[in-house]
Amino acid sequence: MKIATFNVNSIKARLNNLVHWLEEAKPDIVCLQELKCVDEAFPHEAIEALGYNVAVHGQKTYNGVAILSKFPLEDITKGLPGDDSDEQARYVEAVVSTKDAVLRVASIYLPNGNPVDTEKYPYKLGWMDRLTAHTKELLQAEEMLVLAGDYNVIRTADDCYDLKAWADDALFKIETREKFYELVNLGLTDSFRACHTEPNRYSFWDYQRGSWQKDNGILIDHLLLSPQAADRLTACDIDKAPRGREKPSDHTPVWIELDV
DNA sequence: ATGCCGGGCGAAGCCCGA
Repeated sequence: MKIATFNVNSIKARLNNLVHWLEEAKPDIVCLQELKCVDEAFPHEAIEALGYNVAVHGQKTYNGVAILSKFPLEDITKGLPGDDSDEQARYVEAVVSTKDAVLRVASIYLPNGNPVDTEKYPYKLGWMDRLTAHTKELLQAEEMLVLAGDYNVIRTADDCYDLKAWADDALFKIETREKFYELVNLGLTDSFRACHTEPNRYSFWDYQRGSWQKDNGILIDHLLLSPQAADRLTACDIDKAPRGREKPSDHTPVWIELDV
């Protein structure tokens, strides 16, 4: 089973690019972020025509996440538990059932947090605390769990082209990375690092400054696995093709293969 | 090099992303 995460930076602007990639990569499950549309505006017809069931948690203009699945989706949770006043659509979770397996999947759009001297940074850190608390609950079920998305976290210096450019950024600040390690240290497996040791593999390149052409990227899209899912992990990689095409997102998909 | 793209909103510039 192939599971991917892709921050599309507007599902409306990215529909052709996304459909092209779905047809060629044929993922079974896809976690999307930054839809930038309300539920009613999601292009259900185009996606369902490719054989996907859809769970959407949208929002006007900003954020918005979805899960696409070739298998049925059940028990859909919209929004990250832990703060009823949080209106940002950054989390959707669902149970995927195949004929001989059940796994829980979440699509995550973790807050960016910049500028760090505004309320945006504590919101990010608080959101990460809520994600850790919720994950702790989910892990008690001892089931296959995949937490996939745009974490807006550069885990180590290996994951960025120029540390100087990011040292004090909300994506790399030590407080951010500590929260990320706290989450992973619940017992999750970081898929990409479980399969690769080489540095300078990226999932995001800024639209500006010729970042794509110069390969000035960062790796911030991650798939974290419960032990039960990690036991089935056979591959993880980054698919750079969509980033090089017409009207690309600034992110490109990262995918895993699970022996399920 | 904290705004050089690109998207949304809405009809022009401004907010936002990472």
